[in-house]
Amino acid sequence: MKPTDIQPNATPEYTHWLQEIKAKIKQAQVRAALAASRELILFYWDLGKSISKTLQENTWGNKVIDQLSKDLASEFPAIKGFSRRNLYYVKKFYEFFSSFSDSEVIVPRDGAQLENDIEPQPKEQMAPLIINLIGSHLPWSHIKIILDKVKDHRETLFYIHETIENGWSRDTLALQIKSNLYSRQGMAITNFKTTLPEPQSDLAQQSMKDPYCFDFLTLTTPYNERDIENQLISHITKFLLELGKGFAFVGRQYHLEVGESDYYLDLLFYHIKLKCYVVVELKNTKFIPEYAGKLNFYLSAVDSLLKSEADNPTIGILLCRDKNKIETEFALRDINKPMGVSEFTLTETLPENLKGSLPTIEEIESDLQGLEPESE
DNA sequence: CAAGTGGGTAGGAAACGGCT
DNA sequence: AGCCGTTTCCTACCCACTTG
Repeated sequence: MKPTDIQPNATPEYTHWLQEIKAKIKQAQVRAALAASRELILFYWDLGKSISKTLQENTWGNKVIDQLSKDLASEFPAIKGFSRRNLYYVKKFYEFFSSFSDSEVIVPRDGAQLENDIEPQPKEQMAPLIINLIGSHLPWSHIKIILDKVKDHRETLFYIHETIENGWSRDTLALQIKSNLYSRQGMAITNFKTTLPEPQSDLAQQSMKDPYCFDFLTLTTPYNERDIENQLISHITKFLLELGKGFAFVGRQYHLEVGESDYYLDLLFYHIKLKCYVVVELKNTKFIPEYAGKLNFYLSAVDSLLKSEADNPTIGILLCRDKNKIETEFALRDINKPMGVSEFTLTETLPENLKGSLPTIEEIESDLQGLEPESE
């Protein structure tokens, strides 16, 4: 007989193990009725540890999990969470998070006050910091999303902190992971280092992404900047979510009168945490330095017309479809107002009557350019 | 030896049901 | 109506073993 053919429930070891787990569950029940998220997480941690270790030490094969699921479900019909599927999550939960070290967990959250939150505890047999952190803040289903989709330690910690900070729902967390927020956050090209004082410059940098994903927009070609703006406003909830925490919508086509002339800002926000106005200009084209000059002018105008004593200097965000990194950095160098440039993406659909027709001149040209024997 | 086969693990999508 | 925890179903893949 192969080892995996052993009926796990027939061995004394298994029976003993099962008794242990049952005892723990009863204990946990008394302690806090398992419904409390924190206790649940800690219990899952313990259970996952037990499952993981026991499976390693024995040759029962993973069918034990099926068996355990049945045994526990029949013993405790009132308690959910002993399904085969969930026990797999529990096991993975322990195995993944036990590879985190405590020192890794204390990543600086925009202050450095996290260390002081956690009082020293007896080291051995205690759940590590990461579990305490999760247990106090994240529901189980959020953890499953992370277990499912994130493999990297730093990335995991990033999403855990962001979820706690922003109060993301499960679906929002899933969305942010899917759109790969981790590698977009703070990536915009800006001149904040030279135009803003610390720590304002770091905060502002962290508040900007590159690219912004406006995939909830579906625009039928051809469309212009005003079309994009219209749709952004009609999906204002998703728009604000993608912009990130702290942006409060002030107005669109915001009117400014400078001297004899009228000017209109595409989108105007106020950032609660940065305590400053944020001017967003949309360009449905590639970035060119002239845009930065124009935005610089708008920022000066807002600073003198809207900004009060208490407000920090106004920040500009230029959203364009494409940009050259070197060129953009160069263009921002001589701008004296704080400003960042990001790309944005959206969903384009072709109008019905054009689908399948011949490519445009531009498309042919860009295809040809792609074929040119240039070095990469 | 290579291709086929079947058991088993794992993950994703979607639905369900409880809760507020 | 939205959120959350859980389950169900489906699919991909791995591995050992068999069969031509």
